[in-house]
Amino acid sequence: MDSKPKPTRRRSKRAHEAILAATTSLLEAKGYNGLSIEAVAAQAGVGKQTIYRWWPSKAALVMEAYSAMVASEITIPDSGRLEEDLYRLFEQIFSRLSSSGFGKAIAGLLTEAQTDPVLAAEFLDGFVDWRRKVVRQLLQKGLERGEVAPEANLEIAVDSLFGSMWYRLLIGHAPLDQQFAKDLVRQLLVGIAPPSANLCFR
Amino acid sequence: MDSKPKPTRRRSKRAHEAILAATTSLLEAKGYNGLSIEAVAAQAGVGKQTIYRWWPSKAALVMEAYSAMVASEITIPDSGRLEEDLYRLFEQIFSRLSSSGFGKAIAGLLTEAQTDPVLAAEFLDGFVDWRRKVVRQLLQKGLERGEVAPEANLEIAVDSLFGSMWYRLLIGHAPLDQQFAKDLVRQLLVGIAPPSANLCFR
Amino acid sequence: MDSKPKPTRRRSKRAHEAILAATTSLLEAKGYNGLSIEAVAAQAGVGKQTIYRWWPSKAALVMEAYSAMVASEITIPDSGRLEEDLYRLFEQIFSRLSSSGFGKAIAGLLTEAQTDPVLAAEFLDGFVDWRRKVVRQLLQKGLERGEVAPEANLEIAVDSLFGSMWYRLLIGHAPLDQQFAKDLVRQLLVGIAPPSANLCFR
Amino acid sequence: MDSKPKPTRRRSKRAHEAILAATTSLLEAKGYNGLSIEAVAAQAGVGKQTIYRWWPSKAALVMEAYSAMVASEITIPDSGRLEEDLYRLFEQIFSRLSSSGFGKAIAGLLTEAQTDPVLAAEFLDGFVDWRRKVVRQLLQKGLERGEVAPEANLEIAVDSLFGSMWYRLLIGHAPLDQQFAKDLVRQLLVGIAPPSANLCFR
DNA sequence: CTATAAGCGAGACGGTACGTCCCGTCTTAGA
DNA sequence: TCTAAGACGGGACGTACCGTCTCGCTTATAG
Repeated sequence: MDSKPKPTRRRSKRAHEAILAATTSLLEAKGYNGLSIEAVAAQAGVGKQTIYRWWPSKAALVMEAYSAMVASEITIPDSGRLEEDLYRLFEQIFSRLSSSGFGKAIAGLLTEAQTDPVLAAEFLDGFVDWRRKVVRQLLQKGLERGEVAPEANLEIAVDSLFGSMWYRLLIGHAPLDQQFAKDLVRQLLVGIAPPSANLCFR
Repeated sequence: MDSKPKPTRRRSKRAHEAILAATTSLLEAKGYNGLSIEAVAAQAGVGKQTIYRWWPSKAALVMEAYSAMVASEITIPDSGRLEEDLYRLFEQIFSRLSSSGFGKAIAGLLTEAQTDPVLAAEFLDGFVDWRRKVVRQLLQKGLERGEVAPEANLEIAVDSLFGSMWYRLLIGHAPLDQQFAKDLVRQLLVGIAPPSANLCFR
Repeated sequence: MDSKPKPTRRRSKRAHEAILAATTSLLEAKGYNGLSIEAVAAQAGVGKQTIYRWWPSKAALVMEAYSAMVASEITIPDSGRLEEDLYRLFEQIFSRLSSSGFGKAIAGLLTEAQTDPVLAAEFLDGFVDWRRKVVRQLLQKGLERGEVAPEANLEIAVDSLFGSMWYRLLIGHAPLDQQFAKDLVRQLLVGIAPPSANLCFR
Repeated sequence: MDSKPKPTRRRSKRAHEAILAATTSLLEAKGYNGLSIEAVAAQAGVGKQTIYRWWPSKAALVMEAYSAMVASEITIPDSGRLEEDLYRLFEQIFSRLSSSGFGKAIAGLLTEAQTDPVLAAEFLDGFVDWRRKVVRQLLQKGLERGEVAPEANLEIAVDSLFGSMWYRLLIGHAPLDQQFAKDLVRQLLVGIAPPSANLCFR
């Protein structure tokens, strides 16, 4: 019992791709707020209606344009050592994020997510949750192996890693490079207090 | 050498305050993108030109409307113990940030800062740098007291603290409460690895 | 050789008519300077862009709103007698001009035509030339019939007739009625000097 | 017994003249509608209030700026021959009118007079009535001398002369030169019908 | 092997807000 | 007290886009 009434003509692949391409290109040129559906349609050589038919909002359009890039081709490392795994993972993530335009897209989506709960949910889903889950699992494995202290707060550990990442991405005061990935992970593990002090606290 | 042309009629305090008040009120109601100069002028009972005369952009207006709130009345703690100091500091900062509207304002400014370098600089100046400096100094004092390991990367420590904060503020997946302040600081100091592991690494 | 780009959605008759109607109505109420595109759009229930799309200026809008009224339904008389013909013609013209709003429209257009050569040309074309030509032809026929002296300056005759008309229309010191039409034409033909004097001059 | 209570400071002659000068200069550059009080004040190096203090409206300002030019130095001819007198008079008037800027000023005033009865009255008073009276008196003298037929309509004669003048001034289709003055007056006197026809009519 | 209905490009439509210009009123400091 | 300066609340300008709505044309199945 297929509910499709009569699928005579289907979505045009050409238009679909042209729209996404125009979106990324314009977003990089004008920024999120400077991006207009009108301009996307013009640049893609497409009627506005064709965009409105398939995407409910500018945010949805931008999300789709960048989600491919985000999800693509991250291999989850499994070396058996937590520090190594985390480092390898963030090394990959950082290199993808540094590609131009991404920060503008993310920040724009974040803005609208502040007032649009639906978008917020989709944003969480597409850009946040999946990666948090991956990291949480790596930490869990580390815990099982005894590389993580039982009293450690894993949620906060996840926040520290991704928080630092977003912070540098959005503020731009320092680069998201390999060195940062290495030091960030290391410091998360060992803390900044000297060993002696550590012993005292515990 | 003073280039002031002549001090004739001066800026109206009444208008100035009404504009900032309308800005915060509307921003909380409609969000950053939904905030229009036109509406601010109308709600403040002011001509649009009066806004454009004193603020170059919506972003500048929002920055001023919130900067007061941000800078105001944070006492820099000095208990002699690093963990205590950091906790007290972030406890204060978190409580201010949780006030409604702030997240929307920040996210909006962040969006525009992605394409406007002038705004980016002002944003850094008004919302980021001062607080980073305060934390860096606390850490420095801790280092001198022997509460911080000499090989610790203080910049990354600062990033971890503020990064986690912004992350929760913008994504909203978990609250910015006292408990978080306490746990975040504690974990920064001791890391998540168990003591034995720590010793091994060093 | 046709340069039409493509006949997609066409101009809306409803909007077109509503705009012209609002224009005349507002012009009569507020005068030419008091007429704003904004108000026309509002009264016509139309977006401003719809006006700007089809008319380049307020003047063009007013011209179109009144040109219909001007050109419409003037029958060119041909009684075989010059005085009769001129009288019949101006009787018709006067009755149309007396309709309210017309003077305001004309004077406003005249103002802008003083600085806008394009408008000046269109104004000449739409409001002046056609009628001058009609009168010139009547005079020409009169000349052929011997009702006009060969040495008469026909251009000045045309100026006298229309000049007097505009003068009364704009200054408003005396009415544009049938009696004026009759006396104006008569005096143009015979002059104001007594017959004896006339003979002397010639 | 001077009734002035305390003549501490009086109207500044410097400002007054600078304002009128700026008015003419700007009116010629931008036209009547393009003339703004703001620009006049700026160009005259004068506060806006100084203009509003002494003139109730833009129209009043323009009237004063041009009235001097209009009234000035017209000698009323009295040669004893009507045709000569009228020709001499209009020759003078035409030469003054041809000066640049005057047409713009007049047309602008005419526009506003269509909706502002007070201005209309002042306009009549300043630009129309005085000259009509002069012409009417010349015609009256001609009548007494027998140069004008008793049945002639003098009002219409005045309308024809001034009407033709305004018409050419505003429409600009033909020049206001000496030849026109001569031919216009001549044709007013003798009409355009041939002598034989004239005799028939009377 | 069509027919036919969806998708398509184009772009006009009723709107909202932009950032600017100027209005006429007001406040201020100085001459 | 008048002046130059210019800030004030306000109205309109002409432009950019919004999201919706017709237009004809194109095209890929379902009959």
